[in-house]
Amino acid sequence: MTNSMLSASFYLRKDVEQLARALLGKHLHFRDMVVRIVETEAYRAPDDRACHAYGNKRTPRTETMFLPGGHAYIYLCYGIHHLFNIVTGPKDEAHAVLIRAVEPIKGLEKMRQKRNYPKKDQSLTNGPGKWTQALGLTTALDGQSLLTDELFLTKGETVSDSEILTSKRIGVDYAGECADRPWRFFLKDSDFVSKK
DNA sequence: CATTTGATGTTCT
DNA sequence: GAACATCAAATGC
Repeated sequence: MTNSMLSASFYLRKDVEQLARALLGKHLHFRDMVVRIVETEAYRAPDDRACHAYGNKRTPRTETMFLPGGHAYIYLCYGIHHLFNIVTGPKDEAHAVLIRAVEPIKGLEKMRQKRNYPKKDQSLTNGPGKWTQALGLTTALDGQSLLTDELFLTKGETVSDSEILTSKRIGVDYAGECADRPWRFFLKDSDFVSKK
C-alpha cells in the first residue's frame, strides 16, 4: 500500500537531519488538496541556536515543538506568514522540520484562488509563507496530529540521494556557527524550490 | 535588473 | 523598542 498514511514510527525517529531528507518527495494531504514536498530544513533543540526552542526554552509558542513526533508546528513569522513544521523525535525533544516549498499536485484551482491568481504556478508554493497560504494552513492548526483524516502524509515518490542538494539554512544568519550547518535539503530538479 | 520598504504577532531586551 | 525560519510592491539604476 504505497498510498497509506505515514505512521507515528516514521516521525518518532531521532535523527532530524535524516528525517528532513526523508521528507523530500513525500505527499502532504490537507482536506481535498495534495502537494509534494521539495524543500525542507532541520531545526533541533537544545543545541541549535536557530531553533525557536534553543536551550529547550518553553514559551506558549514553542510548547508545540515538545510534543511527540507527528504533530504540526505552525507559527506566525514576521507577523504575517504562517510557517509549517513537522515535529519529530520523542516527546520533550524539540526537533522539527520546516517545510519550505512544495509542488502542487491536486487542488490547483483552489490554491490559485487563495493566492490571488499569480502569473506563474511556481509562485503558488515556492516559499514557506506562500504554500501555507495556498493551502489555507494557519496557526489555528498548530499542534494538530498528522495522523488524522484532515492532515497527513503519504509516501509519494521515492527520491534517491543523487536528486538531493544541500545548503545552509535560509534567513538564520543571526545563529552564529549554527547558521553554517548544512541542514537545508531540496530536490535539484524541482522548479518549485524557493528563491534566495 | 537590483535594492528598499511596508506589513506586523510573538518574544526578548 | 528591536529582532525575527517572509513576501510583494515600490523605487532606483
